[in-house]
Amino acid sequence: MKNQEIAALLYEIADILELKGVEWKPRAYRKAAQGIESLSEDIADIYKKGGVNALNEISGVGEAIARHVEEYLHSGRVKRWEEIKKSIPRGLADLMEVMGLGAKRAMILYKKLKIKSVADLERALKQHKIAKLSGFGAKSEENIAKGLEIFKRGKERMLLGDTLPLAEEIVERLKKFKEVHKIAYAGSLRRMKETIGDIDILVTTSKPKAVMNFFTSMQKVERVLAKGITKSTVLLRQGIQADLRVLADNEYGAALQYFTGNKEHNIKLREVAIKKGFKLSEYGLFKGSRKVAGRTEEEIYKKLGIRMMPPELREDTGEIEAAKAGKLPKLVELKDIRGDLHVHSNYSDGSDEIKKLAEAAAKLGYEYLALTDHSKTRAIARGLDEKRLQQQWKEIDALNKKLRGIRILKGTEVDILADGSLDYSDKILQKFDIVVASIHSGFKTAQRQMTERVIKALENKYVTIFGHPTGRLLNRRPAYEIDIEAVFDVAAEKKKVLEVDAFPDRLDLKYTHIKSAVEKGIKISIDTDAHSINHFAFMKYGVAQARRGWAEKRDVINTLSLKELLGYLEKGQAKGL
DNA sequence: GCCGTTTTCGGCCCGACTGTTTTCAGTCG
Repeated sequence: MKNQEIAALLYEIADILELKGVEWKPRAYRKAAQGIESLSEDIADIYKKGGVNALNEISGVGEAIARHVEEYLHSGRVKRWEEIKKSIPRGLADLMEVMGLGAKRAMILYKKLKIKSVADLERALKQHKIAKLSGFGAKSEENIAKGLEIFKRGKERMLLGDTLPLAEEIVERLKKFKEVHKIAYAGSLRRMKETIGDIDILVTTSKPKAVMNFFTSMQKVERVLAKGITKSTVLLRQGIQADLRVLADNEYGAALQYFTGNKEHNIKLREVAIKKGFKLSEYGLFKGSRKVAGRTEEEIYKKLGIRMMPPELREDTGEIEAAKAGKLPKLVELKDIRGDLHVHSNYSDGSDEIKKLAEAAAKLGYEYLALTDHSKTRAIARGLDEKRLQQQWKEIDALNKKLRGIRILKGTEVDILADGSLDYSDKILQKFDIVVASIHSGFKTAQRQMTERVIKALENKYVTIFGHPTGRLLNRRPAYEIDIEAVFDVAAEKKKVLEVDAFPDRLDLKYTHIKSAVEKGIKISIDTDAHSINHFAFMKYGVAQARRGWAEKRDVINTLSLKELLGYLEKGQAKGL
């Protein structure tokens, strides 16, 4: 899939144009990059189907960029972009990534000191050349040095699953202050994005100084980057920044709104405000100089004539238009989940016994739990051969007789082999209640072959769920090459369920894909892929991604009661027969 | 370069902070 590749190029062009002092175009290029980035369909397929006109339809992409993208898809290069890139030394764009340096000052460094890479910058800093430049000073030099240190440490974003518990702990500790009145985390964390750049916490308090002192002296703090009465920034030992902002009561809602929506959502909302004769900022909604809303998020959205939507939707993917039209989805919630359909026991690579897993699931209020241990080829994960399957089924039957309130379903996570066949024969597959089919090998297979492989697997009538459909591991491994829309079409036709794997380093499908699948009427199953009872807690991350993908309760099969689910499974499979 | 229930031309989100300046440009979120 070339989407990410093209988006990255557009961002790069935007940076270069900005360095050159070109006005407005950087913004246009970035908007186009965002539009392409958030596509769920392969841009090459879009072009194949609709040509340059279809490219033009992509949000932020106009005539010129559409033609450039066309050129890129044909030849792998764009003449105009290469000219732009050549106009400035490679590596100069990296400088803007260093905190404290933007386009203007990076250009001054280049012109005055011939700095054209991060390495050059480091050298100049050591020789204290920067402080001597006009417009700079000792303080600037120090800040750039700090920025460089953070840059070198790597700008990888942290997983939602690591960040959320951290933020919740900080919020809990601050809550213990009786002078803290309202408190919440905002930002991408509140939107439950799969990875998080930094933690934003908002408070209202009568004792800002004491709260700030507490915040900046927590044990987790490695370094204080800024400390003021309204805002402090710290670097946590985990390598992520956390901001604390102190707000007045009547601006808390406005700030929460402002710091929650992504940039595009906020810009669009401000445009709505302007059209209605208001001005919206993080301090409130204003008519002239009079504040008309700000205490709560609800009143701001209401005054703008827009239904308030859950934070997970605030990504400017159509939620503002839907809210205006009163057509917001009623999103699935964690409490709707009645069971988990992808769980490993110590029969394969899980660490807990079936009984322990079942009891833990019952404690969560689940009605069912599908044991889906690995199939025989996954030797490294102690995949089950036919003999050990018989043994496991016997144990499940016995437990089902004994346990109250929870039903253990016989399942498998069967490997999709290189040729698209499955790792068990149909004779065995038909005995399972649930068959999750997944790819665990041959990640480098070419797109066409991979797509055919998966489609062949989904055409097997005994397959219920396609597990972690893109195979990505966040921060570690990209998704494999696959024509996901073609797979969706087959899933829709064959009534196959797509998994939303809630394991924090997977979160696969990702939200844009979920949205596209749900629009096609495909059902999803939100599963934890648990390998121990502790992993059941990951369900909330999967639900969050489903919500980000506009999924409603009726789109998710594990919101069904046990009875409904069994009925659904029978019907679903009967259709394939 | 993009876009249009104000516009096919003329706009393009808003405010704070910082450091360097003598009134503000650059950067950030």
